[in-house]
Amino acid sequence: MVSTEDQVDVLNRILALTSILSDDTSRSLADVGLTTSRVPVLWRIHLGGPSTQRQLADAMHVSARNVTGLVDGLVQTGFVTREPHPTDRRATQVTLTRRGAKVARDLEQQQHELAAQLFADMPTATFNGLRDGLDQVLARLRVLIVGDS
Amino acid sequence: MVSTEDQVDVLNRILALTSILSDDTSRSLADVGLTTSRVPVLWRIHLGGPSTQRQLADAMHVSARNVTGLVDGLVQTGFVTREPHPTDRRATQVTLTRRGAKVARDLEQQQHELAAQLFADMPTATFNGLRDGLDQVLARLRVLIVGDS
DNA sequence: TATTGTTATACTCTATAACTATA
DNA sequence: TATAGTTATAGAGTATAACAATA
Repeated sequence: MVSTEDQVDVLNRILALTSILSDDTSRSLADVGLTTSRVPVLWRIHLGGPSTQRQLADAMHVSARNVTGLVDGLVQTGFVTREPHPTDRRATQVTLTRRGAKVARDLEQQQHELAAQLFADMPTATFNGLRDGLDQVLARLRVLIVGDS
Repeated sequence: MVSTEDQVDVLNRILALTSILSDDTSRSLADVGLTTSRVPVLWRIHLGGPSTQRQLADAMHVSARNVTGLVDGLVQTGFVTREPHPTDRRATQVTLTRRGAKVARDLEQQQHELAAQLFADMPTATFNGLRDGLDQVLARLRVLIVGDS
């Protein structure tokens, strides 16, 4: 049986990992003029093409007001533009600029590089053990969260 | 050999875990009137006893101004008090109220419960695999980060 | 009437710089 | 002269509510 201490210890490692990763990504993003809050906007459009602000708000589970602010920031820093929606004159379509598209591709590339650095030369058994453990924890977390809401 | 796709896949699971855990803890904290930024202040004092704001700022790697704001919030919501420092009249000592101390103990308890829920009935082999994988990843991340700064 | 996005307002978190009181 | 903490100022991120334009 796994002791309570060991369980708390592993949870603390997960939290430490969380904290280090988020600090690290914040710094990298600042280097290219982005923030952690704005990246999901860029990412959605990168993956799914031009999007209305309403669609972004729904996808990100934030208020319409918040999206207005995030898009304002991305427009000012040159990552996206607001274009008229082709059929609905109430809506705007948020579109990547050339620079925005390039930075999105770069972010994708950097994620691959980080993965390579974290797992390079890791024994396959260790890697698979990590993956299986993460799967189990994620499955349990999803049950807990869904049980809440 | 582990494929690049699998590596990116596992990194994405770590990021998903990060995101779910932080959303979940934010909600729990809001229930007791706390925020993620204020918790580290409470936690430090819970673990190390009364502290000056300067010590808090250094430990948390944030500005003195920021600590003033965090302590203001914790005072207003009844978790801590500012007391005169016994020997240095420039400094204030931040101390837990009875309620603050109780909530800190509750948070500790809740963390144990979360650990139990995440790992309950997990086969020892899976648990150990997860722990070993996390250890390796943390070690590599620390090398990468130290290499940066 | 309902929906899209903005303006108005407010609160939290964060920072730098100037300043006060003390060491 | 140096240090502890505050005030002044600023910007990002978040929210709700009221409103304008359009569906």
